[in-house]
Amino acid sequence: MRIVVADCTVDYDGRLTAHLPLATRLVMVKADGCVAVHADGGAYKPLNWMNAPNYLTEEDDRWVVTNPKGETLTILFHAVHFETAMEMGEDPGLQKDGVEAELQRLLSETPWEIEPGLVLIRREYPTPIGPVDLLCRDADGVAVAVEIKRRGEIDGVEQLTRYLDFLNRDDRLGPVRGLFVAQAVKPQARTLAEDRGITWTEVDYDHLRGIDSPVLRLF
Amino acid sequence: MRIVVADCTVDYDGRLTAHLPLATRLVMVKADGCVAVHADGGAYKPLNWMNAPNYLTEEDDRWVVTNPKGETLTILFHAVHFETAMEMGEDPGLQKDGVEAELQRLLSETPWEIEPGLVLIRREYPTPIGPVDLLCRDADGVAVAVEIKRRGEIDGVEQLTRYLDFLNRDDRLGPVRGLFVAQAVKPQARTLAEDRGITWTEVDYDHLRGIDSPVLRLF
DNA sequence: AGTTCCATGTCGCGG
DNA sequence: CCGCGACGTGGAACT
Repeated sequence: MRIVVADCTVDYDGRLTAHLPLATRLVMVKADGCVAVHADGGAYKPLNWMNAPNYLTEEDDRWVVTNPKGETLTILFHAVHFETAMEMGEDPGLQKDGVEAELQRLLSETPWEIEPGLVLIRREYPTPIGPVDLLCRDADGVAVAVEIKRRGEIDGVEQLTRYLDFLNRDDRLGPVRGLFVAQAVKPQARTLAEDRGITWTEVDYDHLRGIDSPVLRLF
Repeated sequence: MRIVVADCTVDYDGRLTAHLPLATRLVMVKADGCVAVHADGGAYKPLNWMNAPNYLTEEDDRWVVTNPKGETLTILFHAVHFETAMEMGEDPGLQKDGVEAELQRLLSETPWEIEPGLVLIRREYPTPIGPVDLLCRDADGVAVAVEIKRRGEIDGVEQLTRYLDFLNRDDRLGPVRGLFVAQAVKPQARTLAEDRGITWTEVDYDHLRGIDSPVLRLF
């Protein structure tokens, strides 16, 4: 990794055109070739960047970074205050837990937590426009398409609506109703769901994790 | 800004739980207090971060960053290879050009470039669920709701559909048809639009900018 | 390679 | 502060 702190101007020309007036900034070049220009504030996102793969050409006081799509990032150095480079080696990478996939796994194992009497038919039930998270049958024997989101927003309701259009076109399953599940369902999503006859429910992630805990699994 | 290069492990506990095994990384602390942990690769995004506002507590070999939402980022330093700090001052900020707002402005001034004979009634025409980009009237006097996107994808068609539902509920405008405009309309979006009787068109941004140029404005 | 969908999305604007 | 939509979204998974 290479670090340069310098007074510079920066121009990006690609999907849009952007310009940074002269100021002191940090320029970071990583081993994979990606370049990022950071100001001393404004969250972790750089002001400007160019992801790998790209080509970096260095002239006296000017770097030009070009990528295969023809986008360019031009850094004009007026004064370099500090510069260093170091080897850092490979990174073993980030271990994550608690994302949507986990929520889907938990609910597929305890569908009754979504709605009493609900029974799983299949997880990731395929349709021509993508898989439905859970396909279930309710206490009355009616097929239920379940869409699971961490946050329940309007997009998720639209997605479920498209699935239901398809599922109700062929009659192998009989009529299919929709059930929208999230840790929190936004007011707009609630309204849209209700308007379309889609049921919505909120579930508690920590509660589900408790049910799934190794202690309870002993029984 | 403060830069530390060190062998460290990192744990994030918040919206999810994440762990970084021991490796050499760069830790950046900006003037606004935000903290970012970078590996030497993997694009501009840090492996872990904590945005401002937050509190940083430093013990011997451990930093704990806490934010008001109760999320924590814990960095355990095993060996510090390099450390520095510098003043960079305020950044004048990024000047952008070429985004959706600009496209909307250009098209509102030249609606005939969308479709011959099209005349603007109002920009940002209000509906209960948000403003329609452009409300126009076509050569036959029929009202046209125009949705403008930089990239024409399925979401935009859904959005326009919702507007049309509302506009066609009250009959002050008479029947309203939809027109979906983007620099490029994806195949799926085309299909969905056509299926719903919505016209779609692609426009060339550079061409529109040419029309809008100061030279032509002299006439 | 093209497409879809998730994300600790982030960011900015308006109510 | 929340809601909502754009973003140079980026990135991964899957076809």
